Amino acid sequence: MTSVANLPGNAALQLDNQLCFALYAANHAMHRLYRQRLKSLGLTYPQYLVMLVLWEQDDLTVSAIGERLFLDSATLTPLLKRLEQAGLLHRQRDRQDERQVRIQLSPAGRDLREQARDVPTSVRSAVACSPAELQSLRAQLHDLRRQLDAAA
Amino acid sequence: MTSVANLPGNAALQLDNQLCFALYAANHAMHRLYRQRLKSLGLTYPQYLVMLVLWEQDDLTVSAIGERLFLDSATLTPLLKRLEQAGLLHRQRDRQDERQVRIQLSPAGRDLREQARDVPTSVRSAVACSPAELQSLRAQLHDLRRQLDAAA
DNA sequence: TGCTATTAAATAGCGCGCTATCTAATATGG
DNA sequence: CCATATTAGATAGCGCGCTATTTAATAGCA
Repeated sequence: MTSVANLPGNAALQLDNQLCFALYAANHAMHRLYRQRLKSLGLTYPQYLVMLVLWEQDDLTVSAIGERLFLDSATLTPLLKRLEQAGLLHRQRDRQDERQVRIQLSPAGRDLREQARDVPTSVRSAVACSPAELQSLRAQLHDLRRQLDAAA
Repeated sequence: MTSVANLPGNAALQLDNQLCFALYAANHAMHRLYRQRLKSLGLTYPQYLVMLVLWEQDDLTVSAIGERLFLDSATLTPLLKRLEQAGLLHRQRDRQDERQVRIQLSPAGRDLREQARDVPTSVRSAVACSPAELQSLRAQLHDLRRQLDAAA
């Protein structure tokens, strides 16, 4: 009964006790499921998130999209170029302030919204949770994110 | 009051209604905070997760680590090579079954555990939640992951 | 035994997300 | 007006996670 290691302080580093790992694993599982469902739309998961932003509000700058998704231009610029390449949007410098690039959906980009509509529904149906539970979880994750961001 | 678009089905694609985005954003915020806290240990976040696995049980095969973390060899092989390069572990073919590679912590790898002990504590202190709330959230995420994996 | 199937790990190539740095445009202050 | 600072976006390089493929070893079976 001596104080051999492997007992005290162990729990703190146990993988299955870690919120961070539960979050990591759940996020990756979600990412994988969305990847499947999005394949037919020709979108990756982060590209889909950008499209969600633009379907809500078009004609945003790169940094406005970044603020919404917590991403910066180093991530978004190449991603947006690929979406432009795919014909889903246009990128053009703002006339008033040439530092900014405005992102505008193309007709094809707008039309894709119809096909995307089924995606979250399909994912939700894979999860046997009540809407109330899902909303509660979403709210908890939102709070968690805010606290983590505040600490960073 | 015609059935113009932009009303029905809109909520389904609203970014802030999406569990997937709450998960995505919370995970990235967690990742960012861990990145900070792990910098002094010379570990990335996924490398830290691998070390957690090995601190719990040493001398695992690549695929055993993968099962624990839901990752495959394409991800793990280069990551493990970097950890080997950093002097934290050894990789060697199993004598009995040469297809397998066994991963063993080096003394430095074992020692790093002491420094790592503070990391989750430090992160937890950034989150003003009761232990019970955290445990509940962790359990919900665990269930969510299981359901998403089952659907894939 | 020898042929095939299966398995474990490694590799190539791509997209994402980061840090650090650079370029170009606008803002500011003398 | 000009020099400097700030801002928006782009670029380079790295690590992770994926799919698809390859290599090598073992298992299974005629």
